[in-house]
Order: sequence, then structure tokens, then C-alpha cells
Amino acid sequence: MFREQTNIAPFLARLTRRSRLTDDERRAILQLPAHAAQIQANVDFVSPDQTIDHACIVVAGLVARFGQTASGERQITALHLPGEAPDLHSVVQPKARSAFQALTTATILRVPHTALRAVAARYPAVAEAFWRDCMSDAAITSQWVVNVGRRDARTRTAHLFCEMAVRYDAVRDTGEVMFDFPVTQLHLADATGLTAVHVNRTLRALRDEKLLVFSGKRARIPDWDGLAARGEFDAEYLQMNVSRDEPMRITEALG
Amino acid sequence: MFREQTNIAPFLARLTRRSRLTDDERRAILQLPAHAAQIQANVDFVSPDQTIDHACIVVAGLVARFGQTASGERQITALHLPGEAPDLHSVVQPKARSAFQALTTATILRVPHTALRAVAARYPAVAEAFWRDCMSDAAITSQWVVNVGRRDARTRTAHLFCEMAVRYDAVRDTGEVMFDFPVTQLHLADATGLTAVHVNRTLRALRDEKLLVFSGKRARIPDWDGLAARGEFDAEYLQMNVSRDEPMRITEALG
DNA sequence: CGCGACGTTGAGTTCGGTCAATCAGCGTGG
DNA sequence: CCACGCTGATTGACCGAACTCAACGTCGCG
Repeated sequence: MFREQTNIAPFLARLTRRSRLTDDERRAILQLPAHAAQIQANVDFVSPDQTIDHACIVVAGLVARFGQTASGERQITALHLPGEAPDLHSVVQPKARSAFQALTTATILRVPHTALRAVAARYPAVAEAFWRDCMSDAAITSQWVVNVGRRDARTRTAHLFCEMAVRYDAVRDTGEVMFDFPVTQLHLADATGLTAVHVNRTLRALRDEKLLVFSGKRARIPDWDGLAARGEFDAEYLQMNVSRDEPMRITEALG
Repeated sequence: MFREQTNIAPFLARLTRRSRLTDDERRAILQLPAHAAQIQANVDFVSPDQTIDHACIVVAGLVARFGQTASGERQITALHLPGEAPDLHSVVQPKARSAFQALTTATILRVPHTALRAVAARYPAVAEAFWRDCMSDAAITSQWVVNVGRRDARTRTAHLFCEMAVRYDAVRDTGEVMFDFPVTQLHLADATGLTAVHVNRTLRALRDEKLLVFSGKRARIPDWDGLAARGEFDAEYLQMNVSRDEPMRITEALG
């Protein structure tokens, strides 16, 4: 039980980045029942149209949400790193509408909907934090529409790497940035709406521009400002730190 | 006041399509304070980075959420028709991250966040309905990533028209489908990630295939099944009717 | 009647896709 | 230890869907 609590901690940390929670509320989240599970790479662990009774939290590895066309081409619509809950929305929408896969062997925590609903019902501020968390993901998805719809391959790829760098919390200053990013070029293609071949060429072009080196599942960004400019990247939409903003607790609306 | 209640009714109807609400809860929503406003076409009525203190509900017209690239190209990331609340998420995220514009002269209702939060705090089931409503929009955005990222121009356009037909509630049987869709070809380009010129050619191609006639801001789909097949369209993700599903009231989780 | 917004069409270009071959790394079994 | 086979990365040659540029048509409206 204690081990499970420490596993939930990153998820709680993520929530409290954007929502204020009392000690009781935090405790309630840490005490959520959870079953750890190892997930094999490239195998659906949630399938579309499946009705599920639990949400999951990524503990280790990288999880992706997939869409598919009739001809079988795939499109990643979201990436989820440790601490995130890819299908938290299933609490209010148990019927899955897209597939989830781990891109590498991953560890997840399965948390029953019943438990999540109980906490949300007992602590409205937690329900609010869940809602807000889902909306953060939605803001990212919105940006992906813009990225995939309107930017050329290099800008698009640069933007993706910038987003991941910030989400992996790898951007400390404006100098060199490095982070592990365990994806293949095929995964990058599925995320950017390009083909694997063109991703390869695009990566090489960005390397030639001395903006990004991606090799051995590790990304190195020699010049953060340069890549951010190349990718038209503005981290604002990721709202990595809004805790200093006003409380925004619905609970306090009653006065 | 009475007039305002009737204007909120379509929004309530939308909520109750997917969430169960008691009479009290419905009444509370209908009694939300709201100011009607006329919105001019093609002018931002919400700008990015603006912190807002109210959400809006579309009463008449068509509202779009826009993203933009550095070079000024625009991408529509969501379309909202009457009864929908384009920025309901602002209740938990007052800082806007994209622009909103009406595509035609539109009427909206502005509802103060304070009032929305008060209702959500007093009736947790309403908070839940709001959350679920936002997640429905998110499911659509997810599909748009797939559409824009992986489908060719014709399939993409066909898919968009199918989605709009269903959301306008124009699909009754599998025969001919007609609905008003007040957008220009430039708007369609911004929604599909194509150029206006290519949208024009794509529309003509679909007309030649006898699948879609779009003229005078009115869409006619002679053969619904045909267009749906052409657009790889499956309405499931729109979840237009899930009320018969289990209650899913977080409130009931306490037992 | 003339202006502006929108729609339509043609000609030429280009970015990214397709097809196909080769290479590199790595785990497995002989 | 090495051959084999698999997955992923890389490269070249060619192709085509969608973009660009530019002109012209059409419609509504002041």
C-alpha cells in the first residue's frame, strides 16, 4: 500500500501544479487504491468502444493515444508521460473512443472509477482538479490540430520536440537542453502526421541547422531559443505553473 | 429573465443528452444569469492570453476557435453551433489560450463564472455535467487531429461535412440530408488545414462524385451512406445520445 | 454603378509521399 | 562465438497531391 502511494505522488504533483488542494484532499488522492501493471510496447491496452471501469496513471514509460483511418494509417493524438492520467476523462465517459498503447514497456497504475468517483464526490475540489487536468490535455490537443494542420514538416517537428522538452521539465535555462524521449521515428511520424521517411529527413535537416539532435532515444537541443523559434513554440498553452493564480476553487464559490 | 431562460434551454438540452440531471439541477441551470450579445462576424470576441470572467453559450450563428501560426495562417480547432458553450472550460481555466470568432453574425449569452461556479458547487452533478460536456468537445478535437493529420483532402472534407450534419441533427434516415452551414470556403480551408483554392477543387470533386453539394451556405448530401463511407465517418465519437447509459453520477458514488 | 468579398479556374511549382534498397544494432539459438 | 532474423534508421529516385500565383467571374450592397 505504501509503495502504491509513492507511485501516485507524481500524479498528485501534477494536479497541484494547477489546482489548490487541502491536506485532506491530497491524502485522499494518495490513498486511492491502485494496481500496478506492466504494459507491453505497441499493444493496445485500451481499445476503442471498450467500456472500462478504471482509469490509469502512467508511472514509467511513454503512453500514446491513437486514432486510425480506414486504410489503417495511425495518428497519435496525445502523448502521456509519467505522472499523467491518459484517460482520466473515462471517469465521466467510460466508453473509450480511442486506443491507448505504450510506446515502450511501461508501468501504469489502474485506479477503479468507483474510487475516483467516490473521492470526487466527497471532495468537490478534487473533481474540479480532475476536470482542470483534463482541460490541460485538451489545450494540448488543440495545439496539435494547429501543428498538424498548418505547419510544415520542420516547424512541426521542432514544435513537438519543444513541447516534449518542456513537459519533461528539461528546460532549465536557455542553453543546451537534453532529455530522454523513448520513441522511434515511426512514432514521430504518427505524432506529426508525416511518414517515417520524411521524419528521418526532417530530423537530419534540423540536425544540419544545429537545432536538434535526436539519436538513441535521446534528444539534445543545443540552442533552446533557436529551436523554439524554428518551431514557433510558446510554452504558454502548457500552463506548467499556474498555482500562483487565483484559487479558482469552485468550492469557494458558495462563499 | 424569462427570455433568457428560453435561450439557455438548448444548452441544458445538450447537457441532458449526456448527463442525468434532476429537476432542481435543471432549474438552477435555466436560472443562470446571462447577458445576450450580438457578435460581429470575423472579429475576435475572445483573444488569446485574455483572462475572462464569463463563459459563453451560442444562441444563434456559428462560432469557431482559432489557432494561429507565426506567419499568420489560421487553423480552426473547433466549431460550435447553437446550444454549445465554446469556452465552458474557462470556468476552471479563466486564461484563454485561443481566439474565438463568430463566422457569421451570431448571438451569444455571456454567463459569469461566479454564477457557473456557484451552481457547480451547489450541485456537484452539474459540475460533472460541465466536465462531461467539455470532454465531448475534446473527443471531437481528437478526431480533428486524425482528420487533418492523416486523411487526404476529399476524405477530410467529407468527414467534416458528415460531422457537421450529425451535429446539426440533420441526419434522420440514410437518404438525402440537407442543412444550413454558414461558412465560406476560406473558413472550410481553415478548418481542414487546406487552402481556399484547394477546398474549392475538393468541393467540386465531391460534387462530381455526387456525394455533396455545398452552395449558398447550404449543404446537400444526396447519399448519406456514400458520403460517410467517402469520409470514413463513424458518428460514435460524437456521442449524441448516451442518456440511456448508466447514470454515471459521481454524486451517487457515496452510496 | 462600382466596390469588396467570395468563388472559380488555369499553369506551374514544391513539399512530402511512395517504392525500394541498404545499413546498423541487437537479441536468439545453434 | 557467430549466423540469422528482426526492427528501426538511412538514402536515392521518382511521383503526385496540394500549394502558389494570377486572373477572372459573380453576387450583394451601399
